[in-house]
Amino acid sequence: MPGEHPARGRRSTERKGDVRERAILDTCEALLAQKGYDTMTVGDIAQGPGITRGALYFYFGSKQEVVTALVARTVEHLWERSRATAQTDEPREAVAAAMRRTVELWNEHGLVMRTAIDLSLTVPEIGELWSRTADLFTTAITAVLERAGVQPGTEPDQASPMARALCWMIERSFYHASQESRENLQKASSTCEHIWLVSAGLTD
Amino acid sequence: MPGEHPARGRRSTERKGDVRERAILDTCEALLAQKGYDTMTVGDIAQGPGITRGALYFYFGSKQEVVTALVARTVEHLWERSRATAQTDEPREAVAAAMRRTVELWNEHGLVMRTAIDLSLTVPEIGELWSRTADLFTTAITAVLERAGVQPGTEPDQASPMARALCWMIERSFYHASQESRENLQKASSTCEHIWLVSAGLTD
DNA sequence: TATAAAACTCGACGTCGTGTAGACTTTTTT
DNA sequence: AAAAAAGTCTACACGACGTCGAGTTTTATA
Repeated sequence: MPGEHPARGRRSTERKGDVRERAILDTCEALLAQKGYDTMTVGDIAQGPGITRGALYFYFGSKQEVVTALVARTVEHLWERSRATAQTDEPREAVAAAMRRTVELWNEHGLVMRTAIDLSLTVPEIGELWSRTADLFTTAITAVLERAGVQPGTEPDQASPMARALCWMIERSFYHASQESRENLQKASSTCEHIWLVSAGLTD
Repeated sequence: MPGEHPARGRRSTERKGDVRERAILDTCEALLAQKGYDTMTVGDIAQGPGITRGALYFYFGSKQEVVTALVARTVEHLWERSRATAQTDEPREAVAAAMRRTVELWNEHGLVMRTAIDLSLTVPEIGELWSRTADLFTTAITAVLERAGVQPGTEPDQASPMARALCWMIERSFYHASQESRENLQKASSTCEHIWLVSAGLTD
């Protein structure tokens, strides 16, 4: 995988390969939408940037590596966005804000997120990436629950495990809804938000 | 797929093929545990009953058909078990009973259920099977919620959508926990039960 | 019980997708 | 200007899938 650090300190002109690599990833994303992971062939991926299979193997060692890089690229974006989110003190508002952000994320990157989830089992690298992402969400939810008065701890009715379950609920609900329509995603979001609030004891 | 109706009315002695077919499915299940779906080859599956690949194709048209049949066999078992469950009137007890039953199901058939979920996207037949199963669970949860006083309806904070979200929460929590250990499955169950109760307004 | 039909099995074949090898061309560095 | 690195290609070998047609065994039937 060449180009590990694309532009460390605005160094050196952009290699031809850098733009190719990006083009490969873009094509991969497009194909994922059209044909799905297993139907899609590395020949297809190579056709995007207009190179041959052989040339593609210069950039990535395998089909799995290509999609792993794509997931990594997307997930990095998610993390960045998570860090850049302002923290609010009012739990009710924090929940609403988190759900808004999550809807945006799924609207933008639903496809890649779904394939990440699908391949988590078979491609360990992707599993690791996604598991880390889920942990991020879970700790965020935990924090909100605790600030809302839920007992901290690891017993089944305390914050950590509840947050984990809520995280899975959101993941799965959004996974399905984002396959259908933006409206359904919005509805699923409202439902999840409601359950989250109730679980936090924030029902009025 | 021969043997559509294994023994309609206790008719005719058992064909040699019937036992083979079962042996194939059993082998498939075992291999699924050892190597996983995509690593496993149809040659491997054929080795179980001690036949060749060619012979296997007499029974099933493809690798996908084999695993689809396996999922069908398992899912049928689930449905049967669901029908045979006594209905209780007390919501709190109904929830507890449902969770107990679900834990048993996942302890017994976790492997096949997980692969069913994994292949839902790529194998439409399996997707259909699992979607029907999820619907069964969802309507059951809906019924309990309504009996507990949750507003019936399809608005985000009413019974149907909430049940769907809870169903996904349970599916995903159990999917992960059943990969780890029986203890974790039990813990996940307790957490899900708690959230379900709170969502139903059954917190004391 | 003889024989026709069906159920079942096999090995060989064609196809497709993957990943590798080595020679060749272009770009960058010195 | 020449060496080194970066990028590209065609051809090949391998493995897995699914098909075919010819055989063998089992079951039904007369």
